Amino acid sequence: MNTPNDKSAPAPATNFLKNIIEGDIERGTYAGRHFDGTPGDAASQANAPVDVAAIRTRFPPEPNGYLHIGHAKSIWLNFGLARDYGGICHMRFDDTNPEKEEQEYVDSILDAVQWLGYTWNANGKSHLFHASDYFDFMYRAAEYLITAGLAYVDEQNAEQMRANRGTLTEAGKDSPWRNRPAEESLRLFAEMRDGKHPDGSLVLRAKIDMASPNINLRDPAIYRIRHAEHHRAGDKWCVYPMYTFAHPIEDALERITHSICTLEFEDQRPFYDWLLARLAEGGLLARPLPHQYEFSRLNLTYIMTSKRKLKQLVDDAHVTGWDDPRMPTIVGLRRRGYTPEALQLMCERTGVSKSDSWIDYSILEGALRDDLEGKAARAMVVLDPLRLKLTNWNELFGADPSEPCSAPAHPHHPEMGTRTFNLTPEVWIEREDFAEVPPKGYHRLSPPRAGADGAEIAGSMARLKYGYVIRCTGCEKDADGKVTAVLAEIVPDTKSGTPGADSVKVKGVITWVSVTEGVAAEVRLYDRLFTVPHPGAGEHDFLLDLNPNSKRVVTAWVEPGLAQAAADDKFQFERHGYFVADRKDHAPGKPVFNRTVTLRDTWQK
RNA sequence: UGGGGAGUCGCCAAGUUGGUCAAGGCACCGGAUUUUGAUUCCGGCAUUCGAAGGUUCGAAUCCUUCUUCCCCAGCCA
Repeated sequence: MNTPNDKSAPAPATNFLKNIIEGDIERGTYAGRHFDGTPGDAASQANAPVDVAAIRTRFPPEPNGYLHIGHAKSIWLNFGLARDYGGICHMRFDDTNPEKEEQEYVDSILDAVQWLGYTWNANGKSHLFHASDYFDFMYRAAEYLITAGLAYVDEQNAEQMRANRGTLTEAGKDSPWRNRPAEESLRLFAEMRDGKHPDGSLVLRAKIDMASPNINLRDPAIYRIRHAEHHRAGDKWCVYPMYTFAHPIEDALERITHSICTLEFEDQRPFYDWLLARLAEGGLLARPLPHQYEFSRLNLTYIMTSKRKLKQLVDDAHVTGWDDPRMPTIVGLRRRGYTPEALQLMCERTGVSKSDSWIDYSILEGALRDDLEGKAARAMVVLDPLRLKLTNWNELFGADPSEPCSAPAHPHHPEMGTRTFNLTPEVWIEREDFAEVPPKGYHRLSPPRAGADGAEIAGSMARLKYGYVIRCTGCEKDADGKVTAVLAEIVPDTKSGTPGADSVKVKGVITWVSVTEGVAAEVRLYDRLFTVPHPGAGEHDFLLDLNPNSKRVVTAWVEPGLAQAAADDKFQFERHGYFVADRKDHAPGKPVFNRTVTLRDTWQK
């Protein structure tokens, strides 16, 4: 497939995770694991058939907010790796903190993952799981640790714990409760579960090493008391496992092979391994055990993904909501007009590694253009209208008020069909397609004028796309000197699609919409939300970096066919960019379009 | 100053056990086509791999020292 001389075949994208997985598959690290798709402990796995999946990964968000572009990369990675290697990716909610989690977020996350093009269904089974489904097992695992002398109930409060944890350079001090008898911890832990103690009064800690250079190993808290209603478990529990304890167990019960997370969890891995090894020794978990691998999270310039700050943008009405087209949330990007394919393309292009990196926002925009270029239907739209009067209309067409024109829906895909509209004596053109004194290199419309040597320079010619070549003859102005209309003559026999079309060569081709046929539409011209690559960098308020022009709303004239567009339909407005019919506000008869991204523009002004 | 990571072209990123490999993508710069100054198409784009030493016939890949950046002291995830 990929011979040395085959220059057309790009080298297959590889990364350290693929290398690890390929190595594991080659060595059979996970071959012969027993699993039938139902999460469970060692005993329940023992009689299961051999797993049909070569590897298992998982996407494990906490349902405490809306997913953003960074999550998209994790989704792409985990589901993509499973797909590429004959594995299965689990959709799992890490719902171990009832105070922050809500069903609304669960629903929106599920919707986002599906929209991105992935599914947790495989081999006729759903692989949608919840940490809260494992609370019984986790409680049992905690009891086991206590019994084995590997955990204890601590009565220090949070402040005391912090004080005794030590610092980065000094060892911590043992809790006075560290060596209490297992029976006592067991009794206290049961009391915690039974609601006999208030929040924060007791905590279960793993007993490892208060002098460890890795602070995560200084007897981390693994269970805390929270008298709170859980969105799924209701009030069944008032003790909840901590991430550090719950996550490895979730992975093991689901027989995950490659547990992929971001770099900041690297220090957590020793505990991950410690816990699973202890529970496997105790016969609670089946081997082989899952392994954690960390990659560098996606950082994009000109955006900001801090949950707190995004919430502030919404709450203070700097944006219209979590799905505002300027938001970096999946719902926002979707409403902006981004496609799942574009997001995937961006992920593929940026790759996976362990080095901290910043991806320029333009990479995302480029991926969107590359995706839409081949599939978005074209349309002519005038965003900043200036009236153009065709002064010799009557000489050519007499009293006929319209001349039919047709255009391909896509220049390279005739199978996408044709659109039709009429040229009329007056049309709207872009204000910037006319210049009284044209800058150097300008090749759109400009009136006759005197040259440097005094000789007259003729008015310029340009083509009305899909229509005729015209020659500019002048313009009309109001009392303030503002141009109110451009005057031009049609050059006879130059209509697009006719034999004479090429008889006159012009460099400028401008888009237009008939004054009588055009349909008015609300067009929202979005730009970046922030003006700087790193909003709020350093100490200053990120709100100061907000782009005051991130949204501009205009009433545009669109070609008649666009009145039929359905919400979410994507178009390329020729010479302008890619636009989408707004999912919420667009309706037939009341068109509303969002600018997703402009076209690439290499004309240096 | 403890521990854990990372430093390869403007931005990403391959480079597994040292030997014509410094891949590829994006960006950029030329040039060709083009009724979107778009797209497409050709061509160009790191004697050098954070720095300095060392080992070797040979090092981005091994050793030493140095340096920069990121993460960790929640009963968050």
